[in-house]
Amino acid sequence: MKLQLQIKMNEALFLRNPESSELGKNILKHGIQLIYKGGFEAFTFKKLAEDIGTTEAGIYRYFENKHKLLVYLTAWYWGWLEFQISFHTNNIADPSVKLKKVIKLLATAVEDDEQTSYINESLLHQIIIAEGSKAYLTKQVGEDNKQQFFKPYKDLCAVIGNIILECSPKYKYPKSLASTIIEMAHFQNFFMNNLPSLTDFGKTKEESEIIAFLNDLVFTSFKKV
Amino acid sequence: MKLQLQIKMNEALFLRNPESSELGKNILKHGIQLIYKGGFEAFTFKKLAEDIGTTEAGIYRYFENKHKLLVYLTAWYWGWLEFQISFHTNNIADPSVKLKKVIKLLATAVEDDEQTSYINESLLHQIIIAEGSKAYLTKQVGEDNKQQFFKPYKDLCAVIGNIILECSPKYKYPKSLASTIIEMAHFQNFFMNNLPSLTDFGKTKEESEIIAFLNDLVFTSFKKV
DNA sequence: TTTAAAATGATAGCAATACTATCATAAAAA
DNA sequence: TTTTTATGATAGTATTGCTATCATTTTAAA
Repeated sequence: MKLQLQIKMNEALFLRNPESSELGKNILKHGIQLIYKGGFEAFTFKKLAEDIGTTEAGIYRYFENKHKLLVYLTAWYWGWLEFQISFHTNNIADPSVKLKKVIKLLATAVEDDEQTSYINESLLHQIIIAEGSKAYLTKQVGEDNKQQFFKPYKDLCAVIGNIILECSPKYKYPKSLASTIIEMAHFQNFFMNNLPSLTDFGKTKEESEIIAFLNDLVFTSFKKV
Repeated sequence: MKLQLQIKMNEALFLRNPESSELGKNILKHGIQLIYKGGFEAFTFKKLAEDIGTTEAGIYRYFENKHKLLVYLTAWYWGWLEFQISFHTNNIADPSVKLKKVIKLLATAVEDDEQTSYINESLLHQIIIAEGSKAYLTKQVGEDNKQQFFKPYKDLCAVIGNIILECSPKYKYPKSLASTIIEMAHFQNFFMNNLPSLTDFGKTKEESEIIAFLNDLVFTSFKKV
């Protein structure tokens, strides 16, 4: 038996559901590859169309513009990650163990899990690190938020915030600490590889060090002052 | 006596020094206003030229492209902030008091200090919050880094890292904690105002709460585990 | 003060980007 | 088997992101 993981996506993110056709899946697949290779700024629907072997107009039938595609990919990623977390922390009773698992999942380069052939989770993870914040660091963030585009991110943040509260019921900043962990899992990784002097991991460039840093940051926060 | 604060800028950031002429200063001044109003994506040299009353070609004589202008502005900001920090923490002996002051300076909306008429520090601070990461979240980050474009950021991070070490000589992640404070001072602010459920400050939207969160995060980290 | 150098303004132009529209054809569903 | 729906092919347009040229003004050196 092979079960297919389907993440329910916000319909306002696309014009035609990319998961409903071969062309759509190709847009996601090659879109991820192209953004990964050349970065989001250099990415255009024209190049994507050439890559797939279709036309620019063809892509525009699925996504209004490249910003929507990026938001789609980030939303998919956060949804997928929340599933990974709920899957891997299932049956763990101790909230501290759970939180450590979460930090590990956030900071670890994922391997492409083959569940969804058209999404390479490993490349997508790299895209989220380098381009993820651009999904919300825009003037339209308010509009986009009204349309619930960031719900998967917020949901994930809420889940982690709740685990934090389980660990330390009196801790005052569970949501801010959650968003800090999420962002720093990615930023420290980007810094480590690109601006190493902003981190303490420039020598080894080991993800395990980021995990150790975040664990230290989080678990000392639970001590009474 | 009115002393003029001059921040020494990396010469590779511009083609002609914008601080050396009226037009150059106007590029900085109106550039800040335009990016602040419309966001970096919508910002073009054409619009900037119209705003100033010059031509597109005129702007290109100063900056190669809008990315360089953004990097210039962020570099200026980090340089300015490092000066603010060294000024306001001067003569403070207690490193904890110093670090608290730093956190406050990082997280507080600055008022335009009139030192530099062509740079509105208050608007610039808002730009750094919303657009700052875009200066380095690019494919050219390696190239830009080689040219030392991010030196002011790294220097600031080193300064804060050293204060952290003064507070807690055995703390293992001074640089990562420093970059975490810097980034989070800005991100929590952006989240608070735009995606409030990612923070615990959505109700009040008070900077003082971000400061309290960061203080808690940092000073609990210094406890022995 | 004259003269040379440097900075600006005005205009043109060009390749790429970010779309929209139209129509024919192919594939899928009724 | 018709009818809807999706795709491919082609065209076109406004804006963006530049570069080039030349006349004019401002500044600085001789």
